[in-house]
Amino acid sequence: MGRSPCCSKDADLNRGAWTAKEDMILKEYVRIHGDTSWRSVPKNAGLKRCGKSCRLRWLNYLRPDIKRGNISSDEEELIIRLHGLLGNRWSLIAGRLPGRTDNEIKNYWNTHLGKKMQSQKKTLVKLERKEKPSPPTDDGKFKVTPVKATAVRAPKVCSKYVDSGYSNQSTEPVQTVKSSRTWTELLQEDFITDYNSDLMDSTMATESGSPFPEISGQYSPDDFRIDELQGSPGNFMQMSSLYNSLGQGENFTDDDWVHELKNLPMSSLLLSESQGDDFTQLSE
DNA sequence: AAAGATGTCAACCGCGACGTA
DNA sequence: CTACGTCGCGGTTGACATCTT
Repeated sequence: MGRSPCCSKDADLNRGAWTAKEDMILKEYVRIHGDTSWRSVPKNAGLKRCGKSCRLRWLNYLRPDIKRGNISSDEEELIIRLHGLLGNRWSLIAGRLPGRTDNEIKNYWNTHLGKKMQSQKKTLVKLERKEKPSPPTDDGKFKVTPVKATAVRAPKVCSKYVDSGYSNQSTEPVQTVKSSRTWTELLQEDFITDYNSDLMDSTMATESGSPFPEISGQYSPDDFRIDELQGSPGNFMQMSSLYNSLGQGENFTDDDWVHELKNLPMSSLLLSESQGDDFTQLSE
């Protein structure tokens, strides 16, 4: 079964690097006809390439709004933050970096940031191992104390958390409920998107009594703003809600989104991306 | 100077999602 | 509902550049 490949391998098609002439033809064709119906582009433009190849060449290289040159430090930081939140969703990440392509960001991550993040995470874990966590206080907040996060094993019975009251019907906060459920219960809720599930995976994948051990351990007092976006246990849901709102073009602008991301302490993102695999132990 | 190792990044590949007949 | 065509995504490849020995 399955469909035939878009580009037959034995067809008389050019492969490999594009020539300047091919670039020019494609650019001119798209300028006149627009960048739709890629399947018909090679035929109509007289290019010996498959439609897919044309599309890729246009999106990654020929588009007029492509930003050339090195990734700036600001862009790098944003990539790290977005990757911590979204994982390998390169197109989503690229969507927040004007002029950058998913391919470019993916390459940049694989060649520059991947290793860099690994070494920084190792350093963080080493630091964590020296200290113990403190339990949550009565009001559900967590003290800012160093935490032991030696393991990336998730407990089967998860600690309670305090949720900030978002429904699955709306991206608007309903109220600040202060109800408590277990993490396991929480994960069964419809409104948990895979994005914040990812975050919860990593959150849960630590051996500690706190539902947010990495928060209590990694934030400096200045970073840790209880009951604000990055301080409360509900913050990741709030972040996801923010993300969803953006996807629907409601409530939040891109600037809002970037602003919120920039306020997240880097340490939480460094930890949040590495521990998901062990989360499989949680499902029964 | 040369050969092998490593890094970079454009391009390819396969698959899933989605639209349509 | 099914089959098929197209698009878009993320993982991978491979050619070329640069570095190391």
